[in-house]
Amino acid sequence: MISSIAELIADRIGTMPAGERRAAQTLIASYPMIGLKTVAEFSTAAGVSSPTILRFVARLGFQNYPEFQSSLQDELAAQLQSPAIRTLNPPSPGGGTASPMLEATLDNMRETFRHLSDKQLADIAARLAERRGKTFLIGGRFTDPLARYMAAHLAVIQPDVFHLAGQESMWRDRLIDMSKRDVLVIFDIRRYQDSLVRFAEKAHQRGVQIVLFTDQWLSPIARFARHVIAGRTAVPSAWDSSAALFVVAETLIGAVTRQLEADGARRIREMEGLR
Amino acid sequence: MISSIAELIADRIGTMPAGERRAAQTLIASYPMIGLKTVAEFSTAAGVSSPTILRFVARLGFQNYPEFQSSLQDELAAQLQSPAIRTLNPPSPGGGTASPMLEATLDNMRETFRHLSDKQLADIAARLAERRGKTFLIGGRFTDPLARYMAAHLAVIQPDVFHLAGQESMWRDRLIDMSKRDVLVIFDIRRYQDSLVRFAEKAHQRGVQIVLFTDQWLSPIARFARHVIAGRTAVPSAWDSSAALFVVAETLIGAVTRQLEADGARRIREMEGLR
DNA sequence: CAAAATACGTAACATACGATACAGCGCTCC
DNA sequence: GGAGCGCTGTATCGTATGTTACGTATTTTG
Repeated sequence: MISSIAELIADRIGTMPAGERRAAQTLIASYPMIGLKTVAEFSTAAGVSSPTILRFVARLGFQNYPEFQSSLQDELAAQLQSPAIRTLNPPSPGGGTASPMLEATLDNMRETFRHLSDKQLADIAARLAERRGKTFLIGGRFTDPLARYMAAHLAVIQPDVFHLAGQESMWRDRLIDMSKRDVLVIFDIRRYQDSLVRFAEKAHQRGVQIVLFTDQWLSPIARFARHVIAGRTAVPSAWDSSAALFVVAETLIGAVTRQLEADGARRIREMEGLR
Repeated sequence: MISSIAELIADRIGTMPAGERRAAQTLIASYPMIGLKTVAEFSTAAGVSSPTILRFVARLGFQNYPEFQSSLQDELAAQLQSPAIRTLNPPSPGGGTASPMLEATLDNMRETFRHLSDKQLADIAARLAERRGKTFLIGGRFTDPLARYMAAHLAVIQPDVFHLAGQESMWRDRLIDMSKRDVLVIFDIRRYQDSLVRFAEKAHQRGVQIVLFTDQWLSPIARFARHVIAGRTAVPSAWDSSAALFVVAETLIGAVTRQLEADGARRIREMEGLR
């Protein structure tokens, strides 16, 4: 079974003429970067002519050079998405069903935060901590609990936080209440729900600022969103994992809380008193 | 110090107009693969026009698109040559607001699973996968979303899954429906809610098996619970973190799903058909 | 509310890229 | 030693790609 292009080359390099073999060796030497460059660069690096490179990729079974490059890119993408599998891990001692799941989840979180700058989080937190306007939260079939979770916390530390629950018709009516001073936090991962997309679009038209929690493939709502948080969701399970998004949500909750405390919000102190 | 393009984007994304921000978010979401493709592909993926992509890379300081791609490739090449750096941890000890929170959360998860044997999880999963009897889920003020999340998934793969929502009086009435064949999943972390404790006690008296998700200090409900999952909740924040419990919940959902698939549950297959 | 500035997309353009035809060279095998 | 075959590079071509100019829409500012 041949799964990577590198293996394919190793398999056929024996049957190649001299020029193409040089191409093959050059590619293997700094795999796969040279293959992502232009034919001209590849050819000079290998010390052969452009047509030789093209004959080389043709011999590997590709119709043309772009197709070859796409394959390399797909391979790279697959590698990058599962860093754990390559590098760490003798499948940890437990060997049970839980471990791979946990490892994948931890990786998801690291990856999610790697692509998420402190500044971005701070911006969102600052916006959520702004007192003007209302905050609405809503989620999809499986992610609505995340919206609820966030709403439950935010509602404690500031007024005018609303979780949009129930039927679509219910929250559509709430659109009337929304203006450009308001923020709408949406959770939407695959399979993206049409009803949510429609709702987001209408809210966007009303000037509402949208904060979107989605997966790495980006819900169509990203088009209308002011802020997009793309979390990793892939785990060895029949379901996608929302754990990374959950952690981001918690982080945001913490940041907003801190912000409001820093602002000396009277509400926080009053609350302390009530306990 | 800005070393990667991803950081560069994070740094400037705040000052970008809407279209370019979409481009930025799209790139970050599947970093850096989209950037290696053509402008046309990039633009359609981001839902903007080609010129917007070019303006985007121009704003990042690149003279033209190929130069931008070269930078991405160089970055990739550097990464591939030292894969260890990726796994050995977040390049940002940057003392930002996110990092300590994330680190604490990851630690919580490791600790939680360290004290949680595979067997224990398997037992609970097996119990939840049993067809006889019903499954009820409920949570506290901040943890009820976790109950909802779990219920949303379990309800898909098996019948008779109920999330207990609304007022206390509401679910107290549901006690009548519960018998010793049933399972009650409760989420309860500090400050433990009296109403939940009372409810758990009554359910326990009716012979209902209780699965408790709580924190390391154990809710009083632990006295009545058949299974106790103690998650770590401490994070540098004003709030406790339910993230570890969330991950355990997801793990359980996955385990139950697998179990039912293994049992050849007709329901699963029928569901596939309905899609 | 008006006017200016900014941002975005459509469409035309130029270039650089991959593809191909062809000729020269070397190698092998009679 | 000569003829045939195969491999490689040069030169040319067509096209897909990045680029730019301009008009429209949208937002911001006075």
